[in-house]
Amino acid sequence: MIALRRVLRDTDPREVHARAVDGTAAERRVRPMRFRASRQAQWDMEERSGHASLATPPAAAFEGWDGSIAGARALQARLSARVSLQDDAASPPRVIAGFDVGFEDGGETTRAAAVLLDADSGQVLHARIARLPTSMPYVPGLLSFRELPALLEALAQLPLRPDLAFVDGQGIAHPRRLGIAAHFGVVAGLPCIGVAKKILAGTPDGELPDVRGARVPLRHRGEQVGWLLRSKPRCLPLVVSPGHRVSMETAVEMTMRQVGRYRLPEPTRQADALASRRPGATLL
DNA sequence: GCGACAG
DNA sequence: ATCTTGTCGC
Repeated sequence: MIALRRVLRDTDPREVHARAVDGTAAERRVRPMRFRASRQAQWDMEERSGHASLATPPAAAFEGWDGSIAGARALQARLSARVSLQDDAASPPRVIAGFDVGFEDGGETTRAAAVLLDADSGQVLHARIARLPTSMPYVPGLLSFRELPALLEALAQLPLRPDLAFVDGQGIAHPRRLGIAAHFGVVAGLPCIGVAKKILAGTPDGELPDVRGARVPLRHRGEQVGWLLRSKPRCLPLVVSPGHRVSMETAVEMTMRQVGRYRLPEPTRQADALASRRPGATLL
């Protein structure tokens, strides 16, 4: 944490971001960022108290991380070895969960939503929201370092653990096979599936028919890392990939099974509504 | 070196 | 992700 904090403090955040993303070409087309103020406020707070306090993520999630961008990537490579693609979930799962993250105060606060539903009826059983000060900028490929702490906090607030969790983002369909859903699954020890709206890494293996339920493998460096799933006709396909303790096949099956009349499966749709404060949310 | 890049 | 109005299609 210290190293990254120094890097961010001693350099213009926009430069750090550009360098982290691709190192060269992007250095010239720096993108606007709005978390400079929030970072500054946090540093001030941390320096007064002498430690990172709330910004410190659960130890197990980032154990061994030196706080650097390179260190984050190295940790992902290490943790990805712990991902299991063996179907482990209670079959059929009775209680499933949806997780998503949103931001407040122009990005200063990270808000995570966790929703528990009955796998069969789709009935919302419980819903919780957790808030933590934002501690990381968004860096493609390192999303979990920004959103995982809040997600784990929301999970901790649930009255019971789900048999299967759906997380907004990639599972193993990631450059180092550790998208936020896989990171979350490994750290929490939960069967988990990643449901993203866009591809991060990989290429669709063929054309995707515009028919509900149609799917095509997503492959990266010669291996299948997930699927492109047409959850609804005339809608952009979802990017589904196993996160942890779920097989490639089960990942799509379970996801499609939870899709109702909307594009997103019910668990993530509910979590999305809560996290982004959109109507249609059920708070219990 | 260039372009792509979850939320 | 977030900032925002209208608009096309089922």
